[in-house]
Amino acid sequence: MKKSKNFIEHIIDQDLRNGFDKKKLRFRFPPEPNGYLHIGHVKAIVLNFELAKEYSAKINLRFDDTNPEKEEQKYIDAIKKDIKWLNYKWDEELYASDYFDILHSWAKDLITSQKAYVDSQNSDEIASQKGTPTEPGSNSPYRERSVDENLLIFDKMTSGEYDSGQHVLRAKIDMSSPNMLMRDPVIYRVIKKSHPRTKDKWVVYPMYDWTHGESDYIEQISHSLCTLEFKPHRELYDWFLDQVVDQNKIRPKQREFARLNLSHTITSKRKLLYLVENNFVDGWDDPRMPTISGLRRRGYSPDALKKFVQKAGVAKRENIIEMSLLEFCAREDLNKKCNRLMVVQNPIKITLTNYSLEEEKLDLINNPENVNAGSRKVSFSKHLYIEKDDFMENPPKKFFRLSLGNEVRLKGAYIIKANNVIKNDKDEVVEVECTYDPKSKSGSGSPESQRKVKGTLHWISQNHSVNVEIREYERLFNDASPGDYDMSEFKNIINTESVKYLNGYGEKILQKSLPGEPFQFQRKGYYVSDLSSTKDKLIFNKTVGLRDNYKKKPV
RNA sequence: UGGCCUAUGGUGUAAUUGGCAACACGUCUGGUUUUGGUCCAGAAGAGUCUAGGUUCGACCCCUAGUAGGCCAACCA
Repeated sequence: MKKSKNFIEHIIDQDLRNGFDKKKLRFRFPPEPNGYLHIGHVKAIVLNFELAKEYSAKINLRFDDTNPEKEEQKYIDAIKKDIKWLNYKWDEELYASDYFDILHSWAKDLITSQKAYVDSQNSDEIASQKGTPTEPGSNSPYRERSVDENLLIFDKMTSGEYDSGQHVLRAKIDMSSPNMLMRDPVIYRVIKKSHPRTKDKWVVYPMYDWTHGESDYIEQISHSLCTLEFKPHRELYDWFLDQVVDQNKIRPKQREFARLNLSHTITSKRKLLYLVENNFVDGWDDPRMPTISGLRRRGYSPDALKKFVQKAGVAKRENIIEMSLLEFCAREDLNKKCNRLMVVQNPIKITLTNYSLEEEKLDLINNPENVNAGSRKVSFSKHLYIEKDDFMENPPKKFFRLSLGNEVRLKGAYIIKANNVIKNDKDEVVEVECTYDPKSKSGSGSPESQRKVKGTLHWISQNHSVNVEIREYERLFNDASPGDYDMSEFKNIINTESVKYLNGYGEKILQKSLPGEPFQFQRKGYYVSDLSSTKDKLIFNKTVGLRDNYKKKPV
């Protein structure tokens, strides 16, 4: 099955046809370690790492750590953990800060060639000369400062003689460029804060634009892929490259693709932080969060996530991908690898009036999709639970489940027939008395074991079950495009009831589950053992429900 | 009032680079099924933002509109 190529691959193929040496292809994933990775990053990660695989090229993990005000070691660690979890291996682990020396020396070359100058205005003054998208800016009074003076002040900036805000180094380009980024962009500023890696070695730090392209060049990245909002930066990227590039080396190419937007969720760091800080969620790895750690805790596998972003594709237009695609990918992945189990969440008692054994161990298939998954023993007895929804005293026409006088099969066990209901003083059914057909035992080989009845229900023996806590999640927002709301409005669309804690009665084998282990709870959905789950307190997060055609049919 | 980018079923992405619009999700039928799951078969749904132009032929090229996005951090 040949999948169609995306526009990035077309660009690379074109370059190859034009004589670019395939062995020189090189990619990079360049996160800033200032927060946790989310589903949007998964797209960038998969894009770059899969490209590297496809073209047998190298790929670097490069931390874009040019702003010590925001960056922390814990984010570096978390990012590495997430990428590893996705099962990707980078060739080299690098840091923009590895290049601070060369970047600094190149900046001095820029000064010497009169392509950079120290501006001694404050940021407001600089901003006021910047112009607007429709009006040109004006030159700084310091623009024609002498090379010697520039060098002197820049050296003093570097040695820490000035405070933050007193001077900046700017590239001398064009204050009337229609591209705002070309209007003498700042390339160095003073930040007196310890850097997670270089500690206190530097007090001047290079800006993103000055750093990124040059880092790509240093690493000989052939194709530098970033998201659409960096398109205007390309002109600057190229200008900076022009200042240092050696014709005999690879000149990196920046190309931009649309970021991934998922319906009903946000990826804005600020908004995500708001959710965390105001306890709308339980931390960055809350199963409702679109962070990789949240998705992981929710039970999405690396394969499901990869398949999802690959199906979503790569193009240049703004998009919002429907959550149903993610859910589809999760089900498809989980269907094949999950063992099935029975858990009754909202129980009603079943008593088999003609059943006399104390306990019977039945053999249940673990996964009909995988013969190698084998089977397990499940205890059966006179007193059972089934799902309250699975019994109706007065059922509608297309009700395939249990009702008075009707038969259903208990999964992997017997066919039972409901004969009588017992109600409480509120007139609610609390127990159903049934009889079972002893000859209908699953797998017994008897003709009755093959008997067809309309419904099959999951069940659990009352005295042979374990309690489990089940956490069900709904969307975090009451709008399909929460990203459209600004910070103040966005608070109003938060779904404050997006998590439900439920109790269930499950098979005892669940006590052996490991945190992170996925299961299908038969007829319910896919669930994963939570990180905090223990033998004494079993906790499962609902990843995604099974597809359910029943609800959609008219009653 | 500037520059740049984008526009294909409800959603996302394709279209051998100019040859009668395909795939996936979703939706709807039907079949199989000891999960109303899976699986299988099928259907509906766009004529490619609009108007011109080039061409034997345009989703693709050109022009002009329209709509949406991005750009005025000492953030990345």
